[in-house]
Amino acid sequence: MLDQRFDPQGAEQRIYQRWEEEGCFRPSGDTSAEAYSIVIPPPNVTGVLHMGHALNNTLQDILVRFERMRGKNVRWQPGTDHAGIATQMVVERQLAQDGGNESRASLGREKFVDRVWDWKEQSGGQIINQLKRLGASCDWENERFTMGDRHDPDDQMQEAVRKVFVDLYNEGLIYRDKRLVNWDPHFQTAISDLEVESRDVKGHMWHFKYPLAGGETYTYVEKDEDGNVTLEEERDYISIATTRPETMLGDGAVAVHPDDERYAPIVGKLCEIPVGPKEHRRLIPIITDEYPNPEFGSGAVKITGAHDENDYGVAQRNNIPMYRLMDDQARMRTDGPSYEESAKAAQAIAGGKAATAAEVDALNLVPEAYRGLDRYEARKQVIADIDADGLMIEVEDKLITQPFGDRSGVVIEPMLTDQWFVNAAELAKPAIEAVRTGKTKFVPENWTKTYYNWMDNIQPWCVSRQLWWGHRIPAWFGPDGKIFVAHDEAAAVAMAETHYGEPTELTQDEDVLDTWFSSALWPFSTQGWPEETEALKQYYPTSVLITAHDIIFFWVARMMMMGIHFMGEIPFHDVYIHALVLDEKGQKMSKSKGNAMDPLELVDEYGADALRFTFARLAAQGRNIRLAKQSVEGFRNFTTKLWNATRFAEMNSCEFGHELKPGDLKLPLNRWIAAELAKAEAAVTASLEAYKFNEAADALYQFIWNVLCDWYIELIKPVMNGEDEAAKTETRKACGWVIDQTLKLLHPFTPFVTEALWEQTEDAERKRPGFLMLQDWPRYGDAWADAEAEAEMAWVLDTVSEIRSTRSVLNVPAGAQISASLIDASDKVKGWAAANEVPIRQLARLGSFAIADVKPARSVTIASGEDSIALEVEEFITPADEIARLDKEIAKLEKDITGTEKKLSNENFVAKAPPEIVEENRERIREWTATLAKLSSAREQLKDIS
RNA sequence: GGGCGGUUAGCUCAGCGGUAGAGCACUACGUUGACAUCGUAGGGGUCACUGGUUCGAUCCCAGUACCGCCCA
Repeated sequence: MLDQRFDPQGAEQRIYQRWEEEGCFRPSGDTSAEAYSIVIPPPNVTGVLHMGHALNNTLQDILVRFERMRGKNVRWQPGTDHAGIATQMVVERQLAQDGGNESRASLGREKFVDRVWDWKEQSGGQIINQLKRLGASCDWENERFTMGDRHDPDDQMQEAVRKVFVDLYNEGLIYRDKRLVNWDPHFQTAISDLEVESRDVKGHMWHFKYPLAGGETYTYVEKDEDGNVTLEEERDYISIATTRPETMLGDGAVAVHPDDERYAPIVGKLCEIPVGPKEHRRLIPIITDEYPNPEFGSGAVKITGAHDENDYGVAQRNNIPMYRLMDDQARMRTDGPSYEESAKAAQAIAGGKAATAAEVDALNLVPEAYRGLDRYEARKQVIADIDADGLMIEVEDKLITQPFGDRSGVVIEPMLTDQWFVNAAELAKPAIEAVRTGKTKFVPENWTKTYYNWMDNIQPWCVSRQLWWGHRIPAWFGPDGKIFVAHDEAAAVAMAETHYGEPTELTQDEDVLDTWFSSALWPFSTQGWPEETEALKQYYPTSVLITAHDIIFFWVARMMMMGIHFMGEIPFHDVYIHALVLDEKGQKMSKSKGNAMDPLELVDEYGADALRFTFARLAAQGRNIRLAKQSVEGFRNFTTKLWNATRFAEMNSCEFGHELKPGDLKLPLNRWIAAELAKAEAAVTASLEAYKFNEAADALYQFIWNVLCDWYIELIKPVMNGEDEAAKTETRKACGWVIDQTLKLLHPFTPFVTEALWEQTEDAERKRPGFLMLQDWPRYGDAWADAEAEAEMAWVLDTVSEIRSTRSVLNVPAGAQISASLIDASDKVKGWAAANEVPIRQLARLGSFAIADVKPARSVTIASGEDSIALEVEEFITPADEIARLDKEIAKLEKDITGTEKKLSNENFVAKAPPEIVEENRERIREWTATLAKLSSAREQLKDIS
């Protein structure tokens, strides 16, 4: 006998363990079956499960369980990524907390990396166990890690990364370059554009005078829109606005828009940077470029190519030198020649002397007074010094958009450094094409635009990181800086020997690769690439990638690029983009806001099934999910409902664990529920095939609660309590079978409670053929469709509902056993009434339900179409109340009839609307008219009585 | 500034060219041998606004307003 309710705490872990022990998560390996594969978007090895993961993995698990039951050869590939910065940060923090004197620096690279591996083995990958608590049916035996195995020198995951790097280098798609990158001064590494978050913060805009060289002057004229002069004065300076005065030291030019008439007289002349020792102030040219916006500030912009994204572009276009001012920690440089020497050299370059980028970079244009200062301290002093010179015009308070490192939270410094770049634009071409031609489809489709938008404007991808934890870049430098990219050191050495003509010592690049570089290979590296494995043949391309939209750039785009390039084939057929999980108020959940909900707490409180079903039910395409505890509670109640329905069936000796064929059922009641079940199955299957999780979940919810529990179970109670043994036998079979089938359909959504019920309803005579999760997905087609039974039961349900509603409206006490008669019914309806007399009496709480030719006097009429039902409730109501009720209904009917008649009298409607619609409206009028006649005559009768 | 999305019941949201739906909340009644984590019934909507297409628009198109998110 089943317990009163399902106990998730007690059952979930036990069931999960059994599945795992019995190898239920393994691919069937049946190569004659269609393959179905999903790679998990690898969570960070440092990660803990949050709502986004919970939703993401629930949806994957639903699909995977569904397809597994459909007989496909399913691999759900799990694993984690090594999360370069995050993991290094965790271990460094741990070192600091340990209280010893050890730090990353004191340990040195090798020992530190060992420590990270130790940490990974002991504490990493918690999220894997958390995924198991959700019920995730990943192929855990094939779990992968983007860094591979520390103990295996030939580790294949590492091999894959090396091969990709070397191949791309040899193809010219990876190159080393000095470019402006996002520099994180906290972690002292470059990071990619995607790891930078722009935020508006309060800041200032300083306006300074840049004096013209040699005290030259010009007439500065401002005009309004109509061309009237609003300001005219002689100036010996050009006004420059900046939010970052400390970067003035590295200015290479001042730029104005070519159409800006105000500055036309001084274009091509020189002006002076108003900071630094007076005797060595630098002169820089005033140039034109499309970038400056004449409407913004003074319209003139200082150009510091080495420390600003926009300036970098201007500097490149106009061949303006880019002077680097800061070190790895964003302090003003202390290296290189003196300011005096550097300024002279810079002046020579400004005057036309040729210089290489390296020579320019070597110069240190930070005056001695500012050297070694933090960038913000330097800013203060620069401002103070200019102000003291009387060259400051004004300071504005202003909201400025600043870049922050998403991990470090510090302001990112655009910095000119040597890094490795992937030619993403080139790799993007076939990746864009694959979506354009429909080889890979986004669901919902509108995300293709986001994808194109990103891909069409893609920038070189900076893949080197100045970290220790990660895939070391397989590049070695000769003494002259010559680069040798090779699979391993021996190969590099051999190349060097050929190149130099003698054995030459090389040093390996210190840097590691961006974590996403290895994640981009995930769909094929996890299946054994570069070896041509059986797994690759079976499971690549994968069927679908399930992810959130904020990850389109990180994962989707990069996996597409690498997959197509190295496999010659797209990595996934579909990309399903799911919602973000927001809090009740529609705000993003975050730790700092304190509105984050812990999915595992919800699992503890309501069970994994409840949380999973909530996600599925709310996962409508193209919309975010606002999650409230209350919804999870509601769906927990749903699982309880199912539990109790099964419990009822068990108590009534329903037979589980057998098959039924359409001809086996004779009773309309049972034929009807089978037909309803088949409809639900069709809806669930179609919805899941279309990634419409909410529709699938809704179909199941409606079927189980509103059809199976509310009606079917109520309707079989009289059968079970009755005398008809044949009917009982059939109904026991039918009910048990329908519940069995329902468990299968619901299993992908709520695997634990369904598996528990499957297991616990096992019959001694009919053993279950193994786990529910491994059963075949039912496909009924229209075999169970049964128009006759459905019409009969529709009439029964309708009749009961009408009687109940009328009782309630008339305030007939719930316990009163009243009498009712069916009037003016056709023979068919009379037959239905006779056959269903007992259930109708019980569900509608009637003392008697008879077929009569004449309406009993003093009864209340419920009319629908031809037949009507007379309720003998005289003792409970007053005729006036009933007349009022009838008037209301009559009025509504009259209104409906008039409206529809008007529609039908429109020739255009009759001529142009589809015939079935026209007929539908005519039929409606016929029915309403009949009903109206019944109600009117009932009203007349009542009037006579009262 | 560019792009995307949203506006439907008190709340959260489905839906859809052919009489407006769900869950929750609310109201009344109910402890009937599966379930009070429940049952029965009920109230509640100019489907943001303005035009257009159509026999017919909440739905399609255009515009407006407001609200989100992403990118500069």
